Amino acid sequence: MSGMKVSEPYARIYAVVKRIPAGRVATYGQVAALAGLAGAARQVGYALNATPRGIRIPWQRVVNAQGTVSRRADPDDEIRQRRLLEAEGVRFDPRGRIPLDRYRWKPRGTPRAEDDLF
DNA sequence: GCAATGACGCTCT
DNA sequence: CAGAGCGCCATTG
Repeated sequence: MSGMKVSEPYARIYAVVKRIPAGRVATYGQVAALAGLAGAARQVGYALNATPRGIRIPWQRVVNAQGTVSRRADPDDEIRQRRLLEAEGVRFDPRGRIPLDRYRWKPRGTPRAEDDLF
């Protein structure tokens, strides 16, 4: 076993990301809130970047609030993330954006904005 | 323990 | 609608 112990906040973040179904995406802020760390969106990205080797989580399903793949030090990772998502059926528009209205993950129990219209 | 870092978000221009 | 600026907060050196 690795001697690296994951901090509680990170463990909760990983737990939330693991729940995101294939073909859906969640924003950093959304994951933070669901992990009980509202306002700590940056830490989500930081945590994913520091994901220990060995544990596999669908990190590609986390995007920014604009529905785009966040800029990364290594541009190759941006391409890799986009391809993984497209392989799951997530469509990008011509400007490289994912329509969050359509692909955002809505956890069971979360009130939908559309329902307020009825 | 303080200062810098970072796969972010919201607001104002 | 795109870009710039400031705020946030856990982890690291």
